[in-house]
Amino acid sequence: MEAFASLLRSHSALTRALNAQLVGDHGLTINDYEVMLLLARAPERRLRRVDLAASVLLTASGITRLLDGLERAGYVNKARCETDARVTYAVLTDEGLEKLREAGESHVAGVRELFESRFTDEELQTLASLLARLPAEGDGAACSVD
Amino acid sequence: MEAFASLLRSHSALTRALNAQLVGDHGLTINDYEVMLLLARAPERRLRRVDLAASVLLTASGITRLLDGLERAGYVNKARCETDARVTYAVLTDEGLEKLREAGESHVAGVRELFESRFTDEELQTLASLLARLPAEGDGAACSVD
DNA sequence: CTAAGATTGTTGATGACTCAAGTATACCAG
DNA sequence: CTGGTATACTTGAGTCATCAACAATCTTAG
Repeated sequence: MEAFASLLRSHSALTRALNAQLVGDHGLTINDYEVMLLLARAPERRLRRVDLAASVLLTASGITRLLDGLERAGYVNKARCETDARVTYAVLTDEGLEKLREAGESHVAGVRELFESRFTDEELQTLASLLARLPAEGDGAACSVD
Repeated sequence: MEAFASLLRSHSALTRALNAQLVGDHGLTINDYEVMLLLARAPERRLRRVDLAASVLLTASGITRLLDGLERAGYVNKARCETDARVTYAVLTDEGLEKLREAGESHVAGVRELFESRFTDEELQTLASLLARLPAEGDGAACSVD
């Protein structure tokens, strides 16, 4: 129970700080950042909204709105899928990739400072492996994109 | 970096599930619950809004709004402080205490199921002590109520 | 081909928080 | 007592996410 409370508190404090930094310096939320990161790593820099939603742990409509913002900013574009007219891809633009690199630097620095620097490598591994055991999201919808 | 990502994901999944359960079954958010719990444990079942805010990691205005809701539901009351007219106490009502007990059961069960059951006691301790090292909230404003 | 059902995505209403600004009170120096 | 500053709290406006309802498309079965 203590551990759970710690998780709650530490997460809040951490994301609050990092989010504030990201928003302040680059106008991106943590989720914006994560989405752009996923897109950058995806083949052809594009993903379906559904897959994005599952990865970032947002609902479908959350993703729609998030991508609305990124589109307006010019960081992503829509693209139709040729084989399935229901799906709309989100594609990271060059501008978006640029932005991601820019924001990435300070974000990573922030994570290091607020998070990683407080632990040894070994502890980080322990933490990662323990946390990995937690539920990924209700069901096992983890057959993602690779 | 992996560890950090794990923290993000696991927290989201976890609080989402628990919050949904709490809201669904009892109409309370996790923060509502935490606030009521703090009040229940406080001397005379009352606390200043400021202290509440610090404990739950919300802003002052967040607390105002949260308490608005709890007041409307009849779970807390306001009380003036006799020695300092600026402060308004939040006091847990009997009804609130009752509600807390009720909600507590299923919430604790949920935490056990989704969180604690996945670890050994030792791991929980490890986790708690590691997480405790993370920033508590920007500064060390931890001189609370006791 | 048509009807039923599942999947993808969007939209409207709502809720929970934040920040910035404002009010009221307290405390401290002169 | 007066003025300045800090503290406690509230309010207005905006953001980010949710859910529920909906439209469009795909799939499967008769």
